[in-house]
Amino acid sequence: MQRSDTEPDTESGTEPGAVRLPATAWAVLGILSFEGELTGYEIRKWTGYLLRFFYWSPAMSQIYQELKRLERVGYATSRQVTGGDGRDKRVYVISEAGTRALTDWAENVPVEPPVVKHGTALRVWLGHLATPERLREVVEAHRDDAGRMLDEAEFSRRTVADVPGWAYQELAARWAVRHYASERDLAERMLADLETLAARRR
Amino acid sequence: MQRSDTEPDTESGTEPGAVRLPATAWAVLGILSFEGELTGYEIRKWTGYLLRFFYWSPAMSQIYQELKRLERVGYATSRQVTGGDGRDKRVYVISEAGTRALTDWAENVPVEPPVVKHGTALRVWLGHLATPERLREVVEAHRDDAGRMLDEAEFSRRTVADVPGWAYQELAARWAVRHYASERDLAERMLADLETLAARRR
DNA sequence: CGTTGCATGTAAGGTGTTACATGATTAC
DNA sequence: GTAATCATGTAACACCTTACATGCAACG
Repeated sequence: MQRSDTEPDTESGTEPGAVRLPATAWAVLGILSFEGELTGYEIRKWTGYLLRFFYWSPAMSQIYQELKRLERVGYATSRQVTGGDGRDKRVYVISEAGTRALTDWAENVPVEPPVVKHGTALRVWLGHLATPERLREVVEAHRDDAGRMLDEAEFSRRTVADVPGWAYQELAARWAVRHYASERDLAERMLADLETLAARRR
Repeated sequence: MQRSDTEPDTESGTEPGAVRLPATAWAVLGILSFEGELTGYEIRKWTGYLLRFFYWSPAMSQIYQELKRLERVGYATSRQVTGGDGRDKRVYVISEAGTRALTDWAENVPVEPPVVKHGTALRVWLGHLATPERLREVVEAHRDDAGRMLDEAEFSRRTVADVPGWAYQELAARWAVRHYASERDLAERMLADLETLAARRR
């Protein structure tokens, strides 16, 4: 059964008749606000370039679902185009109503608290159930992962840094770089704490 | 229709016949591994004391669902008790199989990558759609929130610090304290970046 | 001629939330 | 008396993932 979209839910923004959407939908619309015509596939790549470092790396299937919804509520339009290779694809563009709604969201909708789900910290919290060696390995692996993410985020930051009009993207990238540097640092300090605890028990 | 639990899914751990559960279920079981008999309501409070700072703050209804599942798969048992006030309540205890499975999970199951969903960074990324004032307000609010979380996490850390046998809980709390200090710091640096950008445009 | 990339979707299911519903006890 | 806390659940639904399915183009 399909939900009626003729009378959409209004949300706390100022824009009358604004549709209530999850932040991920606004993120997709945000990507469309940077670049003109994009296919679902290209949007997926965009999330992989930068967005994944501070917000989200969605499943391919969800991109297509979000695009369909955005078109259904009138925030994006799509058309079938034939590429240079003769293959058909569907490209999406943000609509005027979409730009208005996205601006309203950025300007007025309350910011959701950050989601923290830290598997490594959870394992440490349950440290009494694991061997000290396993704990050390887990935290070391997390430190190395954070280091890799740091490098990748820095690479992304440099990539967006020189594009005119993308200054805010670079600021977000800068936040991500610092975030992963901090993650690596926190893992290092956790390792030191674990070592101290182990030494005290020896 | 009820799913058959007679032949549970096995997971990548070493324990044969281990049931595949989300990390949140293991977190609930972990709480039961610290304290003897707890009601769903009390477990909810436990998550609010410390777990929420680095992992999770679930809805009440989900606690009850998880407890039912844990009992169904044999990792916890429950009984009805009558409190001092004459009111009935259901208390849960971790079972032997539950302790084994939880230990196996802590020891062998691969750690999930940390979830990062940072609404504030997302707003900055879409900075071209908002006024500089709004952006500053958003980041300042985040900085203040992080400061409050820092204080609360530090309070929790001190609370668990003196309990014998809770050394690992304190290490996790310490991670959380540093994490929120870093969040506050990152917000401060983001504000400086925003100021620089605004000044360059003036 | 096999792998990678481009390209689009459906179906099913798991995770988790909000809203709803109920009711007793305790503290002010 | 009324607000907060204790206490337990159901129903509906929103979000998001995995698995599945398909097929062409380009590169080596």
